[in-house]
Parts: sequence; structure tokens; C-alpha cells
Amino acid sequence: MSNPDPRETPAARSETRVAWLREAVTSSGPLHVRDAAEQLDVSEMTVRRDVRKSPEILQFLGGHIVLSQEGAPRAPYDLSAATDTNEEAKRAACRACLPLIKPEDTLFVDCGTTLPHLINAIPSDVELTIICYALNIADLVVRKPKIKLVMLGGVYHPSTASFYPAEEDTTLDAYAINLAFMSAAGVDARLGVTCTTFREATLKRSAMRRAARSVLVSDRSKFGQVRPARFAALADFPLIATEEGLSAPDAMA
Amino acid sequence: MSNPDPRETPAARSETRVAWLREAVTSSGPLHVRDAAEQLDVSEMTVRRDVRKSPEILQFLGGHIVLSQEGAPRAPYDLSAATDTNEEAKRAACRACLPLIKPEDTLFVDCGTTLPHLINAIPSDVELTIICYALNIADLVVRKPKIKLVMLGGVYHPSTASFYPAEEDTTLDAYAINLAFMSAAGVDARLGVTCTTFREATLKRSAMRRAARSVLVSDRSKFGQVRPARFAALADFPLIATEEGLSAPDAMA
DNA sequence: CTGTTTTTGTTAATTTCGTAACATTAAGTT
DNA sequence: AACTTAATGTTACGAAATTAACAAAAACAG
Repeated sequence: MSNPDPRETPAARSETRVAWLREAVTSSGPLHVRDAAEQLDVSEMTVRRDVRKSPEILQFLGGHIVLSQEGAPRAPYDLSAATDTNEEAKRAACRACLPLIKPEDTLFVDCGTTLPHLINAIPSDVELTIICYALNIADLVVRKPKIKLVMLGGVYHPSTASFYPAEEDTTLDAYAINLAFMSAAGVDARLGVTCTTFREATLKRSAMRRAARSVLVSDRSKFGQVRPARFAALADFPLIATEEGLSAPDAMA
Repeated sequence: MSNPDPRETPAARSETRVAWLREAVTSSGPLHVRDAAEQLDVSEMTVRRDVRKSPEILQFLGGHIVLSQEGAPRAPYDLSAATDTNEEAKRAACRACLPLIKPEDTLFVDCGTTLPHLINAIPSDVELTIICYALNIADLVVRKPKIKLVMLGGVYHPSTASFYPAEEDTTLDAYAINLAFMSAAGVDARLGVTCTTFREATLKRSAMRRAARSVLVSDRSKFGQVRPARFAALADFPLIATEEGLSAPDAMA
């Protein structure tokens, strides 16, 4: 591999190396310091200093350079594992949903940080069709070869990692959904089930309208919360899944 | 964190732990052996043995447990890029395209293993709109906050990591594309530019029709190759980018 | 050109990881 | 119950990674 773009100014040669590293790591995965040093034709120490100077872009994991996004520790062996307090609750709520899923079903899966756990929990050998509109969901579904994936396209919204159609979307018309797994930012007995944006609410309503049944999947911490965009009443869900299992909406306070 | 699903049979408790680890790692990223041992309430050694026993699922990188999909640590939306050939040539071809891109442009970016390098090469501070239909492209674009992303939805096809619309898709009608960066599986002076499936060819043609200009980005190894689905003539591209830089189609043999 | 600053390279010391060897406990069997 | 087997825990040691400290080289300013 050749030295890329060798600018004359040595002041910002480090910058070039970081860019090269970022590119190499994103496209080919983790790279060992040893190899990086060899391919960039500098010492390991220089590579280490480069990486350490750009903690937003790169970091070490063992002796390997990786992208620094996400839950990975910042310093080499520092582990301030940002433990999502609700993660275990979300996981439990998703586990409770598994019995509802039958082979050959067509499922709608909502966006957010709850339902990825559902995808993970689905056994790899079940044949399903999953319709989604969130990038993180699609990314997980894709790893289960038995699942057919349909993605609703649109403009990307970073806050939810989701795509929302520009106008009226007709894609959903072509599908009959057995079960829609919905998530929410707020769940209130009186004010209903809410999310943050109206775009999102519109899409959620479309999905629920086309689904035979909808299940609300939410940990208890969401209960009592209210967000601006209302997309359903609590009674619209025949079942609600929380960390305590499945229950009927009238059992919720 | 509680012990998950404690089956009585100790014979396959290891299996349960591996499942738990896989879930934890997929949803929260790299996990340190130390933490895993603590949270599973077993010794580090046991965790190590579990990980070593399931090399298809988990592996170590430094002291951290990561998904073993081709050694890639899990980035937020990680689609581990399939084994890429001619990587350096593709990188060079993509670098040659950079001068064509102007701020505020709307670009169409094709699927495959070439154009991800283009996304990586785009500086983070350029404002752009990018229209794509491949999961791996979307995954990279999403990391550049200044770029607005439009995803064309549809049914997922694993061979290209792309979504193809069920029927006629009208999403593209709403956009005017300055520049379409196209990739191909085969490039032949006489037989034209080809890909493997007709679905893909249809979509490529739509994109090119709506773009002011189209650039073919391809390393030289594709030249002379022919695939079943033809989507353009070589002359349809005012510019062709290879590892040797930009050139006109008639300069190609 | 000279002195200063910055960048890079080298070495050594420290910490951490990974594994092997062995002890211990639990499960399964006759 | 006693034996066998498998799973887990503990300790110790070698290999590797990380840092610190210092030396060398290159850029920069006056």
C-alpha cells in the first residue's frame, strides 16, 4: 500500500496519516498497530501518538486500531462501560414478545433502542418477513439469513436512525402485517402513547393501521412520560410487553 | 445484571452464556472480559473458554469480546464489508472522483464494494445530499453529519446489500441529481456496462436517467468482464474513474 | 546560520493479556 | 455411595501492549 497524498508540510502529515487510518479501518476492519506502522512507514510510536491525538476518530482495542464510535472504551484499558440502566429491562420486554412470533409471519418492527434486542433474540432459523424503517434494525436483521427484509425508504433522521418518506408512502400497501412491534418515547394511560416527532408518529400510525395486531414494547421507565406526538391510545394495543412480561392495556396504571 | 434464563442443565450453561455475550456485544459493542465475567458471575477463565469455544460467534480483540464477523469490532451500524478485492485500486478510483464533487450537490451513489471508499474519502465538512439504496453506503454516510441522506427502500438483496423497490418507484422523481456515481460488475467496450441482476440494472438506469452526469467508477480488473444485465453503454458516461484517474470513455479500450 | 520548537524514533519499565497447569467442585453413571 | 467425567476456579508464567523518558532528526523563526 502506497503512501497517500504526501503533502510537503510535515506539520500536518499526522493529519494525513489519521485520515488514511480512518479510511483503512472503516473499509477493512481492525488494523494492528504493527501493520499500520509498516504500511505508513513510520514507527509504532508515531502511529500510537496519531491515534491518541484523535480520540473522536480512532482508538485502540488490544493492539488493534478501530473506529472510536460507540460503547467502546476510550482509553486502552479503560472500561467505563456506559451501562444503559434500562438495557436489561428492554431485553426482558423483548424476550416476552418471542412467543407471539410464528414462522412465516410478517412483522413490522419500529425504531428506537428497544427493538434491536428483539431482533437479536429471534432465533436464526425462523423464517420471517420483517418490515422496518430504521437503519439499526435493518443492520441487525440482515445478519439473519432466514429473514426477508423490507425497508421503507426516505430521508434519514439521525435522532431515531430512521428514514421517513417524503410524502405519502405506498410501500406498506403491498404487505399484510401479522404483528407490529411498536416502541414509544412516552406511555401514559390518559394521554396515550407518544413519540418525539410528528413524522415518526405518522409512520407509526400507518404501520399499526395495516397490522392485524400491534404490541407495545416498552420498559416501565417510559410509563408516565409524555412526548409531543401522539400516535395511539393505550387501548389500541391488545398486548403490552414490559420487563414484567405481557399484559393487557387495562392492567397498566 | 441478573443471570439470564438459568436452565437447570449445567451441561449447556456455557451455551447460554455465549448467547448472552453475543446479545450483549451486538447491542452494546465490545465488552471487556473482566466485565463479562463479573456480569455473568463466573471467572474470567470461563468466559475466555466460552469465547474460544465459539469462534464463529465471538472473538477477542485486546481484552475485549467482539463479534467475530470477519474480525470487525462492532461499530454503531456496522455492516462488515465483505472481503474486498483490489481495494487499493478502488480507493484510488474514488479519490479521482473527489474533484467532481461541489458543496450543496445532490449525488447518487451506487451499490457495491467500490463506492464505500468514495464516501470515506469525502471530507466531513462538505454539505451534500446523497441518495443511495445500499445498506453499506447508508451506513457510512450516516457518520458524516453534514450530509443529508435519502434512502430508496425496498426488498433487501444480500448479494449487493441493497434494497430494490417492489414495483415502480417514484421517490427519485422528487430529486434532481447533479452527479451519479455508478459501479459495475463488468465493463466492456462493445457489450457495455453490466451488472448481475436485472432488478439492479433497472434501478441503475433510473438513477442515470435522472442525473445530469454519470461517472463510472471501476478498477481496471472489471474491464473486459461481462455480466448478464446491461444497464448502460460505455459512451453514456462522460467520465470514467479508474485507479489511473479520470478519462473519457473513448480512451478506454 | 543559530537556537528553539516540534516531530519522530528508540529503549526500557510497567501493566495487561493469554494460556497452561493444577486444584476444586459439580454432574452423570454404575 | 463411589467412580468417572466434565466444568469451573486459581495460580503462575510468558508474551504482548502501553506508557514514560530520553535521544535524534526535522522544521521553523529570528
